[in-house]
Amino acid sequence: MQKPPTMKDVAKATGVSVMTVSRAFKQDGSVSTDTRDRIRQVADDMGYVFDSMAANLRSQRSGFIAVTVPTIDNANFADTVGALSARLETAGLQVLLGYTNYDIAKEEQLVEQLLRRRPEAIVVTGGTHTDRTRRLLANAGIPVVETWDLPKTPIGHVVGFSNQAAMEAIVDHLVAQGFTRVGFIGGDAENDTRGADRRRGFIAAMQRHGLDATRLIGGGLPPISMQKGAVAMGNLLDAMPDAQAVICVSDLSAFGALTECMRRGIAVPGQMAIAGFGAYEISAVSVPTITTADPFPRDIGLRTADLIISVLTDAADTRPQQIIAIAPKVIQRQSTARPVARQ
Amino acid sequence: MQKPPTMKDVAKATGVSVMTVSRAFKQDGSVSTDTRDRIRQVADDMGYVFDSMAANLRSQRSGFIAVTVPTIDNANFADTVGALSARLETAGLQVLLGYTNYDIAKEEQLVEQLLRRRPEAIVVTGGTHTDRTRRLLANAGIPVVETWDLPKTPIGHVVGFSNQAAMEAIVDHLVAQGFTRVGFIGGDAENDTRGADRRRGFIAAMQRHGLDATRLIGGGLPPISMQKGAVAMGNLLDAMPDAQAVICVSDLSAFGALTECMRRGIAVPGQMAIAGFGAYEISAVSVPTITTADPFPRDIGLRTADLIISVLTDAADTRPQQIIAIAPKVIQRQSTARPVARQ
DNA sequence: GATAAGGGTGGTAACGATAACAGCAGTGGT
DNA sequence: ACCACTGCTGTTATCGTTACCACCCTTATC
Repeated sequence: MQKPPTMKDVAKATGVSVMTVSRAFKQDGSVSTDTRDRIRQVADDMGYVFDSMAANLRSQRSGFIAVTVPTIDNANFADTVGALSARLETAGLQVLLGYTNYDIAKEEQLVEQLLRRRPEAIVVTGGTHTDRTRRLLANAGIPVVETWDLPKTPIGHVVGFSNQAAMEAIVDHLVAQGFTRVGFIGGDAENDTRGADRRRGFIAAMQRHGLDATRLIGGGLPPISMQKGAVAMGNLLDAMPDAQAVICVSDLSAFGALTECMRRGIAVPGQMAIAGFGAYEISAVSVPTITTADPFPRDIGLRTADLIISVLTDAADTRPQQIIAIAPKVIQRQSTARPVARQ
Repeated sequence: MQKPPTMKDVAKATGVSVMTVSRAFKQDGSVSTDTRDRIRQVADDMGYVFDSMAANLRSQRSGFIAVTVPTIDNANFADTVGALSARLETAGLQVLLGYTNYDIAKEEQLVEQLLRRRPEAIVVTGGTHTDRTRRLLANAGIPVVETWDLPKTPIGHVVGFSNQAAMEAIVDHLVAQGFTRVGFIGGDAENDTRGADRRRGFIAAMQRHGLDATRLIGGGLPPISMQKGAVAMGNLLDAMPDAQAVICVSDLSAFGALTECMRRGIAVPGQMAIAGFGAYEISAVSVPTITTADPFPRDIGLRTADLIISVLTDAADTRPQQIIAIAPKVIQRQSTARPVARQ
């Protein structure tokens, strides 16, 4: 078992210079079609595999885009990452993924580690970071994109939406439907900054409508699963039996809440209204379908990719920062239908 | 804006050699604690970021583990990837992820691209590949792990289970419950090789029990979503009104099927039994809960990571291939309860 | 007092590719 | 006949780090 062949070996075997072999392996290379085909044939026979590491070092281009997400075990983030990866692939860029586990300290460590790989741009989820993370990102010398949020003081580019505003829109919808005693099920921790923003949106909107904004139920640490949603709904029903409606931090917990109502024989809609967040597939399929807000996760991924490609390729594009605001859309479904008059 | 600092700059600023700086950035490095701290301090102040690309090239170790999955938009694969990444991280290894989109031709292209990054091992989902993919993997000179399957002729290591056997176990359970007219909802395409294996398992087990194995309903191209499951269930109910039970290729389609029954007023269980596959959260939370088989996706990830770490670190571990078989477990739930006597 | 052992440090030469430039034909315009 | 230009190929010098070896100095050992 000898060492794997290099360009040098391929060059020797083909009778050309290393430089010509190099050119045969890039698309733009000015090599005669004849020579290129011959080189690739020989290379393939030898089992030669191009070494990106060496190419990256010399050319100072890694082809990597670093991306951090809280977790991949969440359909929303998975959608964003999936769309982002697919679109970036068309530009020959490869996603380098890291998980923060909803922890900004972990994020700092992760960002530091990812930057060592010399990505050409970096995408982070959320707009809340440690000071050191902000400094690392700002000084990295590459485009930075914050997503899934609309930070007050962005580090660089932004592709996101206001979690608070989106939640306020859901509250407005419920109030318009005639509900006044509305609860909120969300995560306890401040770790999940987007979840905390949504809770703030709930409180702000309720107060704006002059309604009681204290029906808050904690669902535990993120991610807030279906199971946790069911448990939280049980707690809400026990503690606040007068509630007419409940908004959940995500569709997953909303569905869990719905199942708890089904088990207790509480009609949804009718006796209880439920709304979620995120436009997960479950909310469109469940019986009843669940009212939600769609933040268009795939669009976030696609537009982030487009932004990166544009910034990296258009030398002319020197705009220091772009703020791309996505407008989440409230999708009104069966679970928040106006209750038949009762009591 | 000048070029970012290198070790050379840090060395100059600290008054030591580049070699010493290099040692200060690795854990084993034999440097006095004093010098190390000083170097790291200076480096941090200068905004120096270690360059892995150069280190990788020189040391011929990338720290990458290449992984291919059909898609990340699937909780099962996301679980495996999440667990795999987390465990590998403890060994300083980073996952490099690619998506095949359930297409073995895309997989070939992806494997070729990933190998250029010089990963230290490669993990692929499934045991069905193109000839060229097999050759590329076999000649890569690194450990290869096939997962989520139990291939007849493995390329290297395997951490997986038999999709066919797992499905047979579900059929056995339904038959034991007294069902004889059982349908199967799965994907049409052979692209999803695991789905096809499950269908084969269904047919084999039904025939073994001397039962009719022709109640097959196509659910379209993978991934087979909740929505597709609902549509397929509608088709099954229309075309085969005598069916007593249905097994779906995944819990997602099973839940979709359940919702279709709810909409049509068909009692589950009672008038119809439904089973899924994959132990997704939905099947534990829905009302009724759905019978499924758990292939332990997180375990697949963890054991794959352990296998890789062991093979890469133990020079003594020269076992050419290890076959780690996971035994999926049938989880009996409400949706396949024995029907009350009727008709 | 000589020798060995080992912690700490420095010098040099790669790792495998590409940037940059040079060169050398052949072609076309004037 | 001259020049400019295009198309293809080769030479040289790196990219930023680490492997490898050499070396110094201190301390332990006989």
